[in-house]
Amino acid sequence: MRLGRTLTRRFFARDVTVVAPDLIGRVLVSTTEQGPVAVRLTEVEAYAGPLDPASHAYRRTARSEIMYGRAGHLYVYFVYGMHWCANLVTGPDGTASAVLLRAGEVVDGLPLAWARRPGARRERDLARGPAGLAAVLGLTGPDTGLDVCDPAGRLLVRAGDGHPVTVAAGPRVGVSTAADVPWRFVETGNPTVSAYRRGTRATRGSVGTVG
DNA sequence: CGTCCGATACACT
DNA sequence: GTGTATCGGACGC
Repeated sequence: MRLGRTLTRRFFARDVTVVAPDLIGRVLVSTTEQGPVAVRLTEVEAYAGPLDPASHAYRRTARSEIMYGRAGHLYVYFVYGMHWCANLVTGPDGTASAVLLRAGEVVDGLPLAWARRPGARRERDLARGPAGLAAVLGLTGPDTGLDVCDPAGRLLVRAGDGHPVTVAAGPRVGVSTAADVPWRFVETGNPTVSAYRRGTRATRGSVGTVG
């Protein structure tokens, strides 16, 4: 597929609720010594910094400090004792907001993607769910701080092929607070979108259409 | 398809 | 000490 231009810091510096749906259909390109892997995004979530109880930046700590920095930087965190999840810092400087990269379809580097996901059964599962997506791209904790706006960096975000994308919004997955806000954005009907799982204290919300 | 549940280690209180 | 922005397997429909 056509990858399009590399997205600039200006793209990421907009409000997180604008950036998040605009990331659907964009292509993440990871390049390591092992080779390239490219993933077209189909599912993301917005986390709105200190105003958002579900955000790691709700409190300013050592871990969340990266989110208080410039847009366009990577934040990778460790959860449940075994998984890594990747975020892109967005918004004007200091807003500490970020977009969690939840799912996508592998569009280049399939053999390497399979090697990084030995347990996967089907191709559509390779980057389905935030932990699988981070694994396919080879992203772990030490990658926190990567600047995706540096053309020489190991992770870039490209505009994609320009085909129109239908985006739906609904409640975020797995969060136990602020479960009512519709800040999960998915490509309608795409099979790589992960299953909805409500948080322990969350109640299910409705799904509407955006864009 | 859906629900239930354990694994596992770290950040934070 | 407590809770977690998850996953995959087991099971039932």
